[in-house]
Amino acid sequence: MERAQRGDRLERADRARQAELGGGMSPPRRRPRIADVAREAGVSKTAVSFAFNSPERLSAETAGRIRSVADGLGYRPNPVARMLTQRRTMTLGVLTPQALAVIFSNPFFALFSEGVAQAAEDLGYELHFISPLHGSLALAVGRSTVDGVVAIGLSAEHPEVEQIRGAGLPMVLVDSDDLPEHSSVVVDDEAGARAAAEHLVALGHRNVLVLAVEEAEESPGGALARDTHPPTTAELGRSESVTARRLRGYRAVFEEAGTAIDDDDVIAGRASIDGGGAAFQRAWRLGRRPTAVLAMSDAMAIGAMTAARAVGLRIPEDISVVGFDDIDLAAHVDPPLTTVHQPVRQKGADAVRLLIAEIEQRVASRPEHLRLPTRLIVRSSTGPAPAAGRTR
Amino acid sequence: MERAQRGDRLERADRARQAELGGGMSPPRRRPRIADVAREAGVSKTAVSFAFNSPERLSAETAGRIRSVADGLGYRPNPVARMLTQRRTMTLGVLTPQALAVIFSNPFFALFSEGVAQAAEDLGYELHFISPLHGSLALAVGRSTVDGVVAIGLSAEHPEVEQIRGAGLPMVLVDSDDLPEHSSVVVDDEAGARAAAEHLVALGHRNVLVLAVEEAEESPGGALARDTHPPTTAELGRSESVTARRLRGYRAVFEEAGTAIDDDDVIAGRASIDGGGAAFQRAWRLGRRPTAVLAMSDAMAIGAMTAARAVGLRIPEDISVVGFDDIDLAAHVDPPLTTVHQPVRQKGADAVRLLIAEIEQRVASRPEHLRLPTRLIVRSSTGPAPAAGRTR
DNA sequence: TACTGTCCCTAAACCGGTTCAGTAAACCGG
DNA sequence: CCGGTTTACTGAACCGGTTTAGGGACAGTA
Repeated sequence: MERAQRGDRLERADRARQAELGGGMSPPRRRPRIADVAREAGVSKTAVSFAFNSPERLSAETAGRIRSVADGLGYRPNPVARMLTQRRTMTLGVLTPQALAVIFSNPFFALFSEGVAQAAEDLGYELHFISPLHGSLALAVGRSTVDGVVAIGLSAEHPEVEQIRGAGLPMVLVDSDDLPEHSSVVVDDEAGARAAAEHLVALGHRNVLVLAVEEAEESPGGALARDTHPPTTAELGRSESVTARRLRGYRAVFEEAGTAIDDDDVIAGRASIDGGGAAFQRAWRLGRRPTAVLAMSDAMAIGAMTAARAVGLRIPEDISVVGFDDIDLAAHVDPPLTTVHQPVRQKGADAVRLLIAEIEQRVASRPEHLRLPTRLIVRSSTGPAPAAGRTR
Repeated sequence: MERAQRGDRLERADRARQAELGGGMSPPRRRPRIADVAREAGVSKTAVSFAFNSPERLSAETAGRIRSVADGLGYRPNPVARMLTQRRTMTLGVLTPQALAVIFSNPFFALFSEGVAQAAEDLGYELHFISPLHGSLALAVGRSTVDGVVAIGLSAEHPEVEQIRGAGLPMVLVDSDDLPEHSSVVVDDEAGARAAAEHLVALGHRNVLVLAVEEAEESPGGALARDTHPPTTAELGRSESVTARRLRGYRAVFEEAGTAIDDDDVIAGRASIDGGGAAFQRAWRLGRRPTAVLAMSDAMAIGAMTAARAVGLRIPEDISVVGFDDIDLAAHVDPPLTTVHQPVRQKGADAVRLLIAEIEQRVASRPEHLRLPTRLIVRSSTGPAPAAGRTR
């Protein structure tokens, strides 16, 4: 009965398809379903399911026959249907508030993804990148089919955080530990920034330019006006962004050395080579003539080096440059970049491990908060401050 | 998990009973389903579905009420269930035969992904990266839930190609047009390689080292032994890989100039900075003393430059280096890299557009084959060949 | 003989949505 | 007052699997 009805439908569907194609073509074969295999093998759907998932529940002979019938038909269990019944997708989401195209142009993110991918692969999970769809991160989150989410660069203010929590989706935050009830992985940004600043102070620098990573706001209706202006001190006070933590580190050291870094000394740009170059140029045009640059990403530092050379400065004789992250490339530019190393790959891998632990254990687990170390790597892009008066 | 499900059921039963009795404890809230919303709003499941997907089929009043009940319950349609009925996932797969961790360390791939992500976002699709799971690409493909696949670096020999075709999954090939029945996007690798080689020949170079991209084989049982040895001429003859096409271009030019590039002049390595460095070192240790390096990727070229400097060579006075791809970084290394530009972002975007066209139009469409141009960008990493006899 | 336990397999319920086919009520022109 | 539309909504089938609960055959035991 059920069979008769189903057959009827199929026949109709096939006819429609053939009509579309003008008929007469080789059968545009419909993907076989479990019922087709069952019929062909003369067993129940259950048996077919067992043959794939728990063969020990069938006699070896039956299991083998079912599998060979399935192979013959080219049958593959539909993964979506499987997800539905198992209520697991074996997929992890990587959530970023920025467009994927922006993300992939950032070498830091590539490094992070490497760590994420390595751990996910090892543990048998697939990866799904979640970023704003039609400008809405919420929409993308709602549409995505993942067992959990690694959120990077997502601060507590983002409304999506609430949505994810509401959906009961396990989440691990990276570079933010604002939400104590979610596990998190951060690095000691402030200490790293201090180390970088102390290095410059020790070399005699007192006139420094900070290249901050601009924090893109994607909120659909929200004011986005901060395109170029740096985050003000007030803003940084209440937000615990990476930028804020690093800036605090820089500032503390220079204040101790008797020179304040004020808002004019901080300029924001995209975390890319071009973004760093543009930011440096902007500062230069505004008349800033620093003896050193503290960039919050290596990509920006590299862009700044190129831009500095373009206005005739030698590195490190005329101007010193310090980066942040220690991406692979940092050692290969000329001069090799002095930078703050952070274990980016490990950050990704640890986040995934934390996330999967949460997904796989049913009992509510205490969130863990990891803080990984940073350390200064001195290469050749930094040197003694040029003698005063010869700043140009 | 079995236990978990059973628990879930009991919980549901209990909750139903509690609801009947009118008493309710604060529950470990289960995610609400469409039936919960329907009951709460006093309508059918169908009506709830309409409220979300075709509100015009309901009175404004009813639609509004349903939505607000849904909001109150925190209801979100389960995307997996939706995929199942609609038989669409609105997700595109990016298929690579290499591990994701390897892929992300390749700047070329980042650039490609940028293009892919941009186009996918514009057209409302999500992105799912598919790479070998537990060493099996076939397993990963079988498990993935996508409407179509962009395959990069996948040659016709890969058995997965057959699997994908068998599954009836739309696919676009990038950097391979071996399979005429699938759309493809390639660049004119051979012409690009010729241009690079001609540039070197014109500068007087006759002793050149080629850094080839090693083509990782992932076939589970297959021989993998080619770790370091370059692809032999015979192998390259039958395969139409990128490496093969570029090598053919290099060879043709040098043969015309009277110097053959033989297998000893070709060394393979990973398409990363370190891979290029290692390959150069290997060649150097084997006694090769070329006046120029033709690298098949910019990352390898940059690694080779660093390695060359490490053995005391100046660039371009002692040795010239030409890359391939023209990644953003190429202009920023020192000296700026002479390289063959290819429109990598566009390649990704075009592939996605072709794929989505195929997915969205019901009628079988003719596959399209795009071939994008390449062009040589001369910067400062190449110069005249050093006078003979002073090759060291 | 009756009871118990295994082994192998199946019918039916279920996952959480969408969609088909239809129905009751309101509307509408003649 | 009547047949014909529209409007607003619903019950049941369906997407393609997995899992629960249990049935029949057969062997072993009391």
